[in-house]
Amino acid sequence: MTKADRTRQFIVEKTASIFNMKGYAGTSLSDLTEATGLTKGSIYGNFVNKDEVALAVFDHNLYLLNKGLNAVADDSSNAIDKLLNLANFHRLAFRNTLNRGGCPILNTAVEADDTHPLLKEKVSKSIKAWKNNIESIVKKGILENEINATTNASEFATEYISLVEGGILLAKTTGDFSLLNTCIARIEKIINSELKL
Amino acid sequence: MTKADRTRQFIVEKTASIFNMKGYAGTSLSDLTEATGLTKGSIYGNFVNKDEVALAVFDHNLYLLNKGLNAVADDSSNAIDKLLNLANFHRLAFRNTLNRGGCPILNTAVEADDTHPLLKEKVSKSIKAWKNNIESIVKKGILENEINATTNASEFATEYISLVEGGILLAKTTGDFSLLNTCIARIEKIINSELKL
DNA sequence: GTCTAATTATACCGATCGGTATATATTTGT
DNA sequence: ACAAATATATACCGATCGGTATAATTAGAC
Repeated sequence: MTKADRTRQFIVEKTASIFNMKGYAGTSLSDLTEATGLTKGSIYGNFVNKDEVALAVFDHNLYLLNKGLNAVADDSSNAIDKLLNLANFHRLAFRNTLNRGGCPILNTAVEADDTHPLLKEKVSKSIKAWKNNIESIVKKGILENEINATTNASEFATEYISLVEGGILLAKTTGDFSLLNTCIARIEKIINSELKL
Repeated sequence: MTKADRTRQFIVEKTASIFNMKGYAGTSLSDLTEATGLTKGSIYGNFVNKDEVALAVFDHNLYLLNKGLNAVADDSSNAIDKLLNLANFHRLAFRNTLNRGGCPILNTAVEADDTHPLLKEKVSKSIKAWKNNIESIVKKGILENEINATTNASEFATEYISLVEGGILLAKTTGDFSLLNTCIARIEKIINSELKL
């Protein structure tokens, strides 16, 4: 790992929450120099432009999110438990990321969709990967006779993600954490009353 | 209605979709002059600053949304029909607002929460009003023996909004309209299997 | 430890940002 | 039709924007 690699990583880590809070258009280069203590020359020596920092930051934020999710998933023995634990994880994750701008997928999706094609593509792929992950857990559960075979995995995954992101939106905007709890509870209810055998 | 009032309205209408697409930080004064054909002097003669335009634009976008929702609600005879028609409305509204940046509540909530206190307050109030509206329909339905009395109106309203906004997010970002349909279908399922007597 | 190559800091660029003072043009009441 | 009030356009402000050429520094191979 060369010095430049370390600096690159340093810049990404120090600015990740700023991009996530202020948005990509709202974050300026002076925000970056201020947060890192570095100068413009140093930043442009490691990234070709602000856009490349933004893309690297999104990857980093996504990596952090997935690291947490994977740890929870690995800690679960069967499909139903895995789904319940993943759903519950978002309650904790919400509190932990509140002062870092909240869910990067939600934030990036909303900002980028009409303004930033590359970022939109990245977030679109990450949502599809998330959906695929939930789907494959359900399908594996069906194959192993843990989950109701009539379950539509794609539809469940869609509702799951929608309730998570919608719940985060409501809780963050109104300041009422219980709104996210209600949404996660609905996911749990679907799992227990429709997926579970 | 004075000339200034008309110009004010003209500016708001012409720039509403721009603010909704590019965000409040991402929309510049030259965007406003370009969209309206007016000059900076004219805009600043009717608004004290860019912020005031942004706030007026949010009010306008919200007004348009509520106009559509109210028309649907007024066209329904009972509580169950009203809830079903309102849920279904978002399928059409999504298509209609796609080229105008999508749901202004979602967009504004995400951008404003860490950057713009006044706008955050406005969007927070509008979400609470939306939630109250759904809640009161449910409560009225319970009183009139149309809806299951064990229904938790607040929780239902939370899940309803979460599924609508989450569905819009998924559909807009991935380009797959069916994801919104799936979320609305879940709302309909909850209404038919839990609220309906 | 030295020399070279990679990295970071300095100083600057033109363009654009939001905003304003003032001049010009247009309403509007009479 | 005309004057007073209102509304719009012009021209400009300092600050900041993203970005770059180049100088100073530092890291790493030998």
